Amino acid sequence: MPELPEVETTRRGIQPHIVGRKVTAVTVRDRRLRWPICDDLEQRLEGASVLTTRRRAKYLLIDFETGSLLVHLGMSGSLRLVAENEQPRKHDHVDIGLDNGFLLRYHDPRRFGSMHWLDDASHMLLDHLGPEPLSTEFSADYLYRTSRKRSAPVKHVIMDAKVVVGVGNIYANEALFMAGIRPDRAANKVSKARYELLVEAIKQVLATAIEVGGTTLRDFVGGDGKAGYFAQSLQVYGRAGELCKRCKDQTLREIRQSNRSTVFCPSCQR
DNA sequence: ATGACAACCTGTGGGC
DNA sequence: TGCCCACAGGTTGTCA
Repeated sequence: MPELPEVETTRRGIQPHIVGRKVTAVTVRDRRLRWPICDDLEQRLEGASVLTTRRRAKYLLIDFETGSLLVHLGMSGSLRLVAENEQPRKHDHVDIGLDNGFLLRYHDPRRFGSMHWLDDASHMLLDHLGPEPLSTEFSADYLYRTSRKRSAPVKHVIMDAKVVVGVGNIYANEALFMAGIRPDRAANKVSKARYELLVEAIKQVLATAIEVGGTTLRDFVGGDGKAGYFAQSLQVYGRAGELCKRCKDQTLREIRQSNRSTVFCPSCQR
């Protein structure tokens, strides 16, 4: 479910309700996430006060004076605030109780997500990540240079976290459509001028999705429980076989790249 | 270094 | 209604 805009939406949703709050009690019902939750997470968290929240790639960081909680939502995770008397449901694996009567509740059916305690805000998972897509560091110049030796499809390269973080399958499809580039074109055969368009498209599609609260697919809700509205704006993702919204002539085609669904317009994207 | 692919899980929707 | 299969928003690790 969650791509970068969903993670950022979650962060913005919970931030105002947890900063300055002290953790009262922590309940871990299932430690078996992508990596097992450390045995002393409860002990680390209880009594600690939240300083702030941050996001790096699709990781959410909750900083305490004593360390940081690193959370990844994986494919099906969500983190939301609920009243402390709300009964846990299936797949509600972790509850972090706060001194304002709310629980920060982690829910993740597929358990592809993760939760780590970091003593010093650094972790191997955060090493070797590429630049943030919305930073100035992520420029056409950078992407052009980086792609010179990559013969892999351009979609694959922009989804590579070592190149740039946070571009998941949905937004990769959307950005390539916006930039008019065929997803299966070799990255090193895309011109500098077209990378200018692509970088702008990636920034725009992510920024817009964040503004409207992420893309709601199935039951995604942000930290405040509100649904996102970006699904209404999708141009190609999930529209295979339907008419291209730009040329209104061609039918959108679907192919599979690295076992992920790719949708594009054979006429508008070259 | 790059790339192809399996793996980790559960839920859902389509076809029969 | 039920069964079986394919597929789903991500990332890591292994192997060629």
